[in-house]
Amino acid sequence: MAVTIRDVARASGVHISTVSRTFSAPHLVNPETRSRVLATAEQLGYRPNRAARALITGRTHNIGLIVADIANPFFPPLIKAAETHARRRDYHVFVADTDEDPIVELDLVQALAKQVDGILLCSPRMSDDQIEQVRREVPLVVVNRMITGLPAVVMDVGHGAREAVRHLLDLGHRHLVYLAGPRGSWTNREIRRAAGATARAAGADLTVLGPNQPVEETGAAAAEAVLRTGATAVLAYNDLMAIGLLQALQDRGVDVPGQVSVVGIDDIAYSGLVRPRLTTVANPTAAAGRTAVDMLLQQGDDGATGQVTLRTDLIIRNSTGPGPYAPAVAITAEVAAAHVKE
Amino acid sequence: MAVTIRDVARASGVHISTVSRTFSAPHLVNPETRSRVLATAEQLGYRPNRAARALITGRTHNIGLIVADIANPFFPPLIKAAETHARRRDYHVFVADTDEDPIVELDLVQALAKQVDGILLCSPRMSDDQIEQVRREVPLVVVNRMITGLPAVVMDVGHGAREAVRHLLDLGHRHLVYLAGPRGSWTNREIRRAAGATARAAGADLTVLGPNQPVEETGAAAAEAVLRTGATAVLAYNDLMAIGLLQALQDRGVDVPGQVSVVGIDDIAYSGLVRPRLTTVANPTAAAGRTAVDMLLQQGDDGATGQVTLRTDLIIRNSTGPGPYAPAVAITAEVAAAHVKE
DNA sequence: TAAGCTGTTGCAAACGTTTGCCGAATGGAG
DNA sequence: CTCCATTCGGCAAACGTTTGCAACAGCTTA
Repeated sequence: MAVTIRDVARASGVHISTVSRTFSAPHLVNPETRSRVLATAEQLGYRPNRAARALITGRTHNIGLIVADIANPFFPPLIKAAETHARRRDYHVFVADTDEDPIVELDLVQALAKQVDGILLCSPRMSDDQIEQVRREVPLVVVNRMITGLPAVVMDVGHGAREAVRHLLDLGHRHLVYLAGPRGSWTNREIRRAAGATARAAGADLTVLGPNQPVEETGAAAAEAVLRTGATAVLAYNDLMAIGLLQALQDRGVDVPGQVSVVGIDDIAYSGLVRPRLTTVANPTAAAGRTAVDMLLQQGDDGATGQVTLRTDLIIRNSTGPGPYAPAVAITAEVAAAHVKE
Repeated sequence: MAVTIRDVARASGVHISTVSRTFSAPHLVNPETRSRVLATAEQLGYRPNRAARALITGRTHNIGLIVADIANPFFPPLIKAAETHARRRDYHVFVADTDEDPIVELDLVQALAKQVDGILLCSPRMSDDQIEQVRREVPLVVVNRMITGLPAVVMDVGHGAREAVRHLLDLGHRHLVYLAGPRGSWTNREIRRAAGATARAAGADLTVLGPNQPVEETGAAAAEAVLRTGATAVLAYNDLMAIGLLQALQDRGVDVPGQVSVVGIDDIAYSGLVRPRLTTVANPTAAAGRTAVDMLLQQGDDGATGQVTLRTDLIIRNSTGPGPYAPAVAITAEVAAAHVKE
């Protein structure tokens, strides 16, 4: 049915190898012949069969993109950026969703391995060992997790968490809660460590609640527990949980940020739409997607295994306010600054 | 490098065709032989090369999923459902984003055509003619657009729009605005027609504002124009625009739903998170994704070109309230019902 | 004028599978 | 004991490409 290289060869009176070269090594064919071949190819509607090409060259011009949950608003901007960037480099992208399940994740990587030139593993939940192992089957770039010896692009969540905690301390909060993310998440460990260290250094308390699935519902469900700790400020693993918490607190008549301050992480599209607008740590997800694609495609050339860390920024909106130990002067300035940003 | 069927054959002392049959036609090989082959395959870590298989069978076991904008929260649930469903049927999914550009869309379909067994075209912006044309190159299922003779799955937005308008009329609104979506959108035409007819039948006014890009910003930007019309209720093309409008109105000190009622369409994850919670028409996007995959995969068997319409439901939350012509009794009941749903 | 280069093309093997065909072995029926 | 049917496995062609090698023509160089 489909028109092949052979049809083009016959129609333009040359050997199939000449047609092949017209597309994959144009400088090796006489300009005159080339244009003739191109013309008939165009006319016949010929398109090279990538599968056949892959079979012999070993390069599929496909990449795999594996994420924990496509519907988690953190990922779509990353997927979009990666796909667009890959396509610009003539690569197509398989997208797959593991539903936060490490077993599915492993299956998926292995199923995809033969069909792609490399895989972008986003926020993987597998063990380091498993990742090391699949790495031998297919080139990998890990996103949002740092494993020694493996190419990775991560957001500097440690920095973000420190900034967030410092912001809360500056506002006069002395008892904080970290509403933790899922077990097995590198990001979660980083945040926890950074937040804990920063709070401790300032002589403040930090209570960790979790682990939790990183969705709105668990944030809402944690409201009760948060209140019981007596803390006046909460840092959540991500915006989804922060938003869930925010609303559950309001439903209980707790004023945010009057009685409790809430900070999220990610700056998903909707964190600016809830009321109060959410103070959060912005993650450059689109840049991460592009960078990861670049790293993956370069990996073929040399064996370089760089690890790139992307800057994060605290965005102060309206879900954070003065705490019980607020130094009157400093606070008003701080709050004013926050309102300006809005 | 990679372990092939030949390695397995050698290691288990059979011909490659026997190995092949062990995987693709198990009933043709002696159980004893089969288990021996499976054992060595397992041990060697053999995985069939899908590209090679595709070359000879003509079936790639891949499908393409083309959407206008991955980052538009309407799509991720659809993508997720389609991917999961496809994988359960042993298919992998290419996802691509056209950025609402019909030219990119056409390119993409043609580039993907050879690599997939079929394509899901979601909310396409191409002309009917172009779609008809590519249809001859690759099996297609169109989502969110109805084209005669083409397999399609659409949401019954007409029904949703009618329900929404009736809800507003029941509440006592007599002057409505339809905040329109993008040019070239089939959905947009359907809503507009249904809403217009329903309003007219009840002797109410419906002013159309648009077309607009289907994003939050245009919703916000339309606030001024909406107020100028003097309308007391707005139906928006989608939740994104409705939310943008909602917030812009509140920023201007307009009470929602006290002064103006707002209804969205789609029921994206965040429409329940804004305050007031958004009354909206729920679209079964996940079901649409699954159905579309099923239709695509069945298409190979027969040439059936069904067109499936999925039910939509009005979800009454808190962004709609009594209008100027509200019959006192009916309203209180209605509003009470709305609050219960919350 | 012979030798050697350069540019262009054809030839054929190879990539990893599937599958129609054929032959060998087995076993039951007559 | 022969015949036939059935089951199993091997052989080889085919899928649509790429690519090393060789052939040839037309030059240049000595």
